[in-house]
Amino acid sequence: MKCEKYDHKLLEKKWQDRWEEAGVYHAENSFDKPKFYALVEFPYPSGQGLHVGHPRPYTALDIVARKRRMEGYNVLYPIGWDAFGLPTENYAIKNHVHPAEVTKKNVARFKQQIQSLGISFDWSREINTTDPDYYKWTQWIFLQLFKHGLAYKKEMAVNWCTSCKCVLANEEVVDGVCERCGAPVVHKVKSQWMLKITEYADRLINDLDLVDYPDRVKAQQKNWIGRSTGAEVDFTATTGDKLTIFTTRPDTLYGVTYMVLSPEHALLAKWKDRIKNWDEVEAYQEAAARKSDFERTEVAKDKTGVRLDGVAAVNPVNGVEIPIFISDYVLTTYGTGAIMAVPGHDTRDWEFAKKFGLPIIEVVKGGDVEKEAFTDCETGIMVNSGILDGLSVEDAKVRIREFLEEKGIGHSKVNFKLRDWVFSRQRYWGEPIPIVHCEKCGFVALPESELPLRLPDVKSYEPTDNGESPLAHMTDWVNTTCPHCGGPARRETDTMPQWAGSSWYFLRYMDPHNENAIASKEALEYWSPVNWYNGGMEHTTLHLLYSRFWHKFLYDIGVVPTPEPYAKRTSHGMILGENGEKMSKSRGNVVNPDDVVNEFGADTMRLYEMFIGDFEKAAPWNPASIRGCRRFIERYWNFQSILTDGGIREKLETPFHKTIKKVTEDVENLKFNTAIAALMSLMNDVYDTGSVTREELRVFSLLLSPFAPHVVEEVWENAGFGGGFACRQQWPAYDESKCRENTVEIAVQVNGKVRARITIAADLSKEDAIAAAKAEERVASEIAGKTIVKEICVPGKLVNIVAK
RNA sequence: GCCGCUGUGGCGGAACUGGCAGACGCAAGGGACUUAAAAUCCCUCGGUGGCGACACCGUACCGGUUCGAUCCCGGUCAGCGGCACCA
Repeated sequence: MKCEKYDHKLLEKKWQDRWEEAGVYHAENSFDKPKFYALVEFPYPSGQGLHVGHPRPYTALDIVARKRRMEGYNVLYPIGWDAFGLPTENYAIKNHVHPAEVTKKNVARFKQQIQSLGISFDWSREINTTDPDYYKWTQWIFLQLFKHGLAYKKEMAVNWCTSCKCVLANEEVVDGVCERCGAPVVHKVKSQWMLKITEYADRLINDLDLVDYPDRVKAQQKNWIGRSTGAEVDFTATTGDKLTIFTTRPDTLYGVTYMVLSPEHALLAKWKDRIKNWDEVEAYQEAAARKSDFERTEVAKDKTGVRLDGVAAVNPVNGVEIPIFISDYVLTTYGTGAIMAVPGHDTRDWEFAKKFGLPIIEVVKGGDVEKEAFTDCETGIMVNSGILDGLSVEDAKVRIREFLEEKGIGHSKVNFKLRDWVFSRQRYWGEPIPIVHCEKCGFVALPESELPLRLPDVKSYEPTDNGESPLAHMTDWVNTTCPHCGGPARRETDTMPQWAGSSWYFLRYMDPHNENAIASKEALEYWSPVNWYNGGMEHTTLHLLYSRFWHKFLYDIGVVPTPEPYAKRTSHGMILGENGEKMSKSRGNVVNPDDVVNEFGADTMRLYEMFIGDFEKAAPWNPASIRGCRRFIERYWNFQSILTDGGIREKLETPFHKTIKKVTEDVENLKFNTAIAALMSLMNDVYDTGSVTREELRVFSLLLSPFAPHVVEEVWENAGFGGGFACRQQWPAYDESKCRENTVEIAVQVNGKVRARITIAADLSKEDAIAAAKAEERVASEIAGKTIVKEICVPGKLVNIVAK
């Protein structure tokens, strides 16, 4: 066997071309084989090009996908471009190019970079969210939401990014600033399209039981949705008005000593004439309105408020009259915007009561309510609580609910922190919202036959200061006729947020060229759900939640066959810079994957990113370690120079079977680093013998193939193993009985300390193992003259003799 | 404050279900080959003591359970991520 030097550039290009020519990674369109759908989050094609972070998840699921093909599955492993979005638009504005041009250029670069890594994506199914043939269906889904009353337009206070000049969803505001650009976010009252994700809040929590997601992801989604179970209770104001509050602690109703309304509460205006200190109230309202979200949360949690002079409330359970305050610690957007205050058993109420000198009544025994609020629900016993006295908190909750319902003054209620999804953006580079506004008919859906509603060509993409979309200037486009009455109407000029196209893209891959539906029924039935979806933790409460919502809606209207889109979700850790910090231009620690591929090759790059550490944890980039992976590949290449005929040699049988088992299992558990370590160990074992047989090389090649596919193909071809591409061969099987050695070295402990190591037959009985251990000279001397208290034997591991 | 996670050599990281801590790789040191360098190959590589086979210590810290704890339990400290006046 001739053995030329390993030339990664030549060889990788050669095999990438051959794979693509043969279409080996195209999913089959027949629906008879078992299927496997592997998915990674499709990238936003930014101007910066690929980042070394991108290949980590791509390679990981590539390994899984390649292994599945070798196991006989029809595999769908697709890729596309999430290409609408602000950076592209901003670049277009600055450089006076059309965003579509920018996108085209960026996509070409990304595609070339990804292809140079040899990821087995099915390029015949590539999609692009900015393609009208694609966003036709994004618009179509929006229309279905609209027709089912889940999309509505509403005048409301929204998050407004002062730099992007655009509204943001709650999910896009982080610490009071814009998630994307870091500029301050202020409140602006605007008319916005909203999606009723809150209607699905309960199911979005409950159905987490149906899917295999990491606990941290489930916890984070539950946290974000924020379900809390309690009751609504009607208090009465001295004006005669009903004043409804929400509480999770109806058991503490007897401990209420005052009430608090949010400064924006609707009843305040009604009571204007009755409130003697109206000036003070109004001043507080204005001050609260001026505060940004940031100030309202970040600025001292010191409680402020104003007591209403002239209006009070009556506690419905005991008829006691109590004062009413307004304070901005009560949020208008949650519950009813009003609370009953129980300072004895709520920390915030306690602080407020202390500050304003309000009475504190203990109704749950167990703490010292003069020192701090006692909020424990597990141990307390009810006191000073009329009908509830003597009950546990848990029982009191049940009893009080019965009581409230009997009297007709309250009922059980579940509240959520989740808000409806603000769905419009005042920017150009997004999907147009297919709605017109008619003076006579109101908001009217465009007929489906008119989809896609294309983005018109505009001269300027600049966002406007008055908060209108750049599309608003396009009078020819904006002015249209009402599809319903034929009268004059205006098109919606806001566009959809970036999350729209990505909320359903995984469905389009199943049948990407279908002109009559988002995908055919057969394709949806066959490929749903996605078997394994990997993505970043940062999308847990954004993309992941949004797409689950859309999918549930599509399920409800009979479009998709499963209630959940993704059967299994995993999440990769970030690749950090050499200094352990996040890679960024400003820190100057960015590594370009092209440089690594050029110098070491795609196979080395892939192997290194998988070997770098625990896949689910962040890991710092280390250029020195890349060499080790390159060495491993070269040593594999050099097998060709020590190749001999023959099957797997007897002494290597166990190592081989063990490694097959290890790699097979580790890939399923995302333990790529230990799978590679096992292959390295096996290679060391083979090298120790000074040669490698054809069968050994064949099996080793198959195991390595998903990790380093290019070099394996070349070796496979050189060795003449036949059967076509190595990546389409059958995955090797292991024999459980051959995974164990005949003899094992076990540790012998005396009183828990290792005193000797002995080699015994693997199937030796416990009694014989202990006898063999005691026969060992070192052990015998150690226990001589002592009484043996206990003898423990863990087969294959150790013997421990306890002696006094 | 609440929820979730992490803490192991010089470094990245291994360790089944409670059973020999440090697999695999990197770096480092020594040696072989070489005119030399690179590459490659061999050896050493947690700490302390000892010429030495060996002994003692060691998985953030303190304590517990156990024949035996990186792993289980209680407490403390440090760091990371998410939520945050959500009644």
